[in-house]
Amino acid sequence: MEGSSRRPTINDVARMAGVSKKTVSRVINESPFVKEDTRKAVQTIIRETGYAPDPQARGLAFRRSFLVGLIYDNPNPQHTVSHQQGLLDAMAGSGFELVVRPVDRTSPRLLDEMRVFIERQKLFGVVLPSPVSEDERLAALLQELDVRYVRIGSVALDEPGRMLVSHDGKGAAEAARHLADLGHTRIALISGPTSFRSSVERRKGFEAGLAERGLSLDPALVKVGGYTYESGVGAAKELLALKARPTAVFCLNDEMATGVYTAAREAGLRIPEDVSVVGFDDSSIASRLWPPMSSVRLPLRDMGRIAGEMLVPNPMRDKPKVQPDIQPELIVRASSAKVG
Amino acid sequence: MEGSSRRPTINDVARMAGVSKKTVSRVINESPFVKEDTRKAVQTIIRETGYAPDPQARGLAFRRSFLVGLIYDNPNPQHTVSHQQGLLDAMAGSGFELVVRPVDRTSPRLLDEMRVFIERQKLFGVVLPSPVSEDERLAALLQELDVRYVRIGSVALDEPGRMLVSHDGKGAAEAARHLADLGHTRIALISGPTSFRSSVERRKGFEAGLAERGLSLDPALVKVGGYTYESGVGAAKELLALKARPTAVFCLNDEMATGVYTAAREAGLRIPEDVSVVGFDDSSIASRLWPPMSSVRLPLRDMGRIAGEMLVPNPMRDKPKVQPDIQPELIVRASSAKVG
DNA sequence: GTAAGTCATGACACCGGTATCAATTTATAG
DNA sequence: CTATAAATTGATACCGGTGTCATGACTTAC
Repeated sequence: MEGSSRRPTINDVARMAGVSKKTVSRVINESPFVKEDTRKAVQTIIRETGYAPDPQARGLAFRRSFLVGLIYDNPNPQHTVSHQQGLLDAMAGSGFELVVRPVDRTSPRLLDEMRVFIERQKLFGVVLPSPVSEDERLAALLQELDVRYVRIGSVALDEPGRMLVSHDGKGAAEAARHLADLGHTRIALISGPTSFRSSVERRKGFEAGLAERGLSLDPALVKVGGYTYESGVGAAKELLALKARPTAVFCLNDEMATGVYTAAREAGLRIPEDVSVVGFDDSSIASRLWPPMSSVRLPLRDMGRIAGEMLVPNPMRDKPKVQPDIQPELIVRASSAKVG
Repeated sequence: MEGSSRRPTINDVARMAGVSKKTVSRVINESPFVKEDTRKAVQTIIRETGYAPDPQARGLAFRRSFLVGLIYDNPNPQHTVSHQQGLLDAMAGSGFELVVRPVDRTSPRLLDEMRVFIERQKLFGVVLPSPVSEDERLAALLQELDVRYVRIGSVALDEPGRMLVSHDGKGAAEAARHLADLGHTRIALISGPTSFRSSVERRKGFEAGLAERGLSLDPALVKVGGYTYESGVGAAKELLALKARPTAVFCLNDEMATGVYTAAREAGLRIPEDVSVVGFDDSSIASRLWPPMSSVRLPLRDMGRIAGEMLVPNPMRDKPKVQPDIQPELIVRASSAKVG
């Protein structure tokens, strides 16, 4: 509602404050070499005019932008949206903006596209959720381009400041112990694609958890799914048709676990009386299914937030630099019960 | 892998092509005032060097950016993610990037924040899904700032080029006719908050559909929910406890409809034998519930894509300008059956 | 063959910031 | 009180593009 129809520039501020634009620039960038009086005078003008520096001009001079990229290729949009929310939580008020960029991680042109994207946009930083976070060529490219990044994944593939580890294996182990403690011994596993590191880690953790209880995975009770509902239905159908039917099924994500519900219903089996089911992700569907499904919860939004905090400096926040460890947690609901 | 460790600039291209940078600029911007030979020579150099203009520098000179903003405040992340995907589909290869920006539409500072966001980033355009699309003050601000925008909503609030209408009412009417044709007469409605235009439109459409079949909505069978699962459970509990229990429940979104499943199970009622359920959105959970739920599908991703096509010029595509009409579609599954 | 008009191009300023380095002011030491 | 060092400040170039306008080359008209 000011008279001027155009936002003030650094020149306007400089003129009004009676200093050079460079001094205004120093104030903006919190240079220590500005006299206190001058600083205050300039800040007053900035406040009065509502001046805010132009990120393009600033970026041009700084040779970087104030954009953070979220590069993802996740079959599960729920993951993306949760990570994204957390990231935005951390970035709110920081002056940085989030640019989202879905990719096809199997594309042969992936690296070229990423190079162009990052170089042209001069990204300040990049967040890579799994499974893109598992691509070492991409990480190497980011290092070559000297871009900050945070990889979010189930296992430490990089130095701590650049890697946020979700310890999926621990959650899977917890699920294994849970089922074992309920008395199950014939426990099936519906795995994800082995090309996903998360799938490998979860399986390893699950087997470790079983081993703790003196159990081991029967290869006949292991099916590889595609992390999709349909693949879950298919795998479960096979498992539930076995003569020596498993009394419990652990699925490496909730989508496939939901498929087990469907297959069980179609086979006339009750959950959990005839077969216990435990999923992974604790996506919103888990608690809405009937019976509500036990699932390993990953704090996806928190992970996004922490990744954001690792990446961007945010004056609105001054958390200690200690990374709270990301720990999965088994949420026990009604889909897992004592065997029998 | 080139010798130079720095991306070529327009100056490099100009020097190598033996022309001025202004001429290179003309080639980039497809000016007609460049001799064919010159254009080819420059384009060859551009191709050989892999030159691409710096969006920041370009934006600074153009006084705008190549960023499109997605401004949303949706209680349902599923909606956001679908719209976002569609938008990104349309923008792929266009040279524009998508900046996502969640907001609190009830915040008193919303307009100020949006003004700063849009002015500072000099956004090329903005997409507003509902319910932010329903805020007329925001639309007025965008017009004042002379920013292109597309509002996505259930009813035409703006001129066609700026508004993408999803005709939610038609979908709700289809659901009404569907239930009426199955013989239901005691049909309950679980509405969303009346502050959501979508909720009002869906209800209006539903009543219109009932009227077509000579039915009307019994006020005793109308509950207002909050578009959440929990509110759906609560509303359904009340409805299913009525002496004159409804034989069918239409919910204005799937979240609440899922709540009806839970309430029905807890009340010992079978779907669809004792009560039919129809939802709205056809979110992924609809087909995974048991029995699979009938629901009105909104082509959210398509809507995002069309919004993107309306907003950004994309050389990779040259669709006719005719907007395919967005029509909701009732997906009939197993949760709705003949009364009795 | 020359005047006038069109086409193609480039020189230079500018978009709104920051970096460099010299100039000026202030503080400290002798 | 003066010499020297340290703290402030600003002039100017530059980041990588585009806008404006003048200039030179080439046509077309007479």
